[in-house]
Amino acid sequence: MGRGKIEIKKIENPTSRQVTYSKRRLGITKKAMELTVLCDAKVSLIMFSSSGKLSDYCSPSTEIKDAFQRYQQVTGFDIWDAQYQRMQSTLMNLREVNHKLQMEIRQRKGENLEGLDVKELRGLEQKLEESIKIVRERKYHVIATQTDTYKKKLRSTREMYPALLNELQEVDDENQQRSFIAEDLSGVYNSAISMANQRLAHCL
Amino acid sequence: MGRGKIEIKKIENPTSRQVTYSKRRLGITKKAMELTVLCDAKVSLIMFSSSGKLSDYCSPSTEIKDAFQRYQQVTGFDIWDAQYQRMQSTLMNLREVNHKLQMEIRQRKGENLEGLDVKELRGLEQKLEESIKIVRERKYHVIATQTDTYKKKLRSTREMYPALLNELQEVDDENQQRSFIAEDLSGVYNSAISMANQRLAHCL
DNA sequence: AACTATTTATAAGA
DNA sequence: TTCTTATAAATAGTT
Repeated sequence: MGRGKIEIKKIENPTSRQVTYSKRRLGITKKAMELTVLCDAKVSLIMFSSSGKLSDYCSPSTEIKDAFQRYQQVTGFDIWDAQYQRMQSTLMNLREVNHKLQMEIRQRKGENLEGLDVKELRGLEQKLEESIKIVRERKYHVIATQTDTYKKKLRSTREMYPALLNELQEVDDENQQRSFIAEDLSGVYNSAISMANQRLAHCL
Repeated sequence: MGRGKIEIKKIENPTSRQVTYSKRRLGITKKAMELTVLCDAKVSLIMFSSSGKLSDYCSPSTEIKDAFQRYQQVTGFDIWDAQYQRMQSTLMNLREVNHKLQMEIRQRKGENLEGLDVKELRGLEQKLEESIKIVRERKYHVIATQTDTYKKKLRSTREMYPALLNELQEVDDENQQRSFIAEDLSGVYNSAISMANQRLAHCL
């Protein structure tokens, strides 16, 4: 944005670099202030020019500022500088976020429901219903996967012990002779599998 | 710079404020990067939205610590003293707690279920069921209380308009004459109440 | 520092 | 969130 377009790469001429730094430093600081005011945000901006000169901007939070000044008068410890303030605001924001998270969890646990009206309660109920649905679906999925894995393992194990299977088949053939002729063969097969499972369980 | 000029003061509408924050956050970050590259500067930019969300930018190779050291050289403020370290550990603790809370919420929302086995999923499901039970009970309680309040209000209103009630009673008496003799009197009474409610609704 | 021609950012609307 | 576009704002090059 200027008389000509510039490439974003280091300005080699030290003088122009310094001039550009001055201009843009003001520009970005203005942006930071606008962001603070417009969006009620907390902004901390620290810049060092290539010659090592420091500039900074911090959103004011007057309430704390006063407390800090009082603290400084008593202790002589200068806490009102960009860095400390930045940490303070980080801390406060974290505490606030923490508090909000706590509240949300408590509501989701049903611990802090006094302030809510019927509509809000219904909303919360629905959110919980959605969550529980997701959890259930996941549970069923995990169960299905486990069952599948188990089946596969059994199948391969079965293939590794043909002799044992044969033996079992014979045992089952005897059983079959005792049962009704009309009985479906698949029943026999399943029953053989079942017994094989039980026997193999001891081997594994 | 936009379709219209805006005054630099807090945007009251939370949605527009959020939108503006998003856009300007990107804008200022871009500016910070350009300043870094063009002028070979070190820039540290930290922003908190009004909802407490953190975003930051740091010139490459400018670790925060490095920025702190430069800062110290300029200001003479020893940021690695006990005071600072105490704050640091508080910060880290808060971040950790925050993270755990986030995780718990995400699980309760059903968002982060990959690592859980069937037993844990069942546990989570049960916790959610308990919560939903509490929320439902609270909802029914609020509904009951509201209904009760409403009834009381109606009763007192009814007492304040005996004339109107009488009139309604007469109308209903006519209705009664058209209905079967065997009809329960309470039905007539309820119907009178119902009509009274409707009429009184206009008066309130 | 000032001045402007231009580029860039972004407000509003979709 | 992302895109579009008219317009405001920032700033590169110049004085």
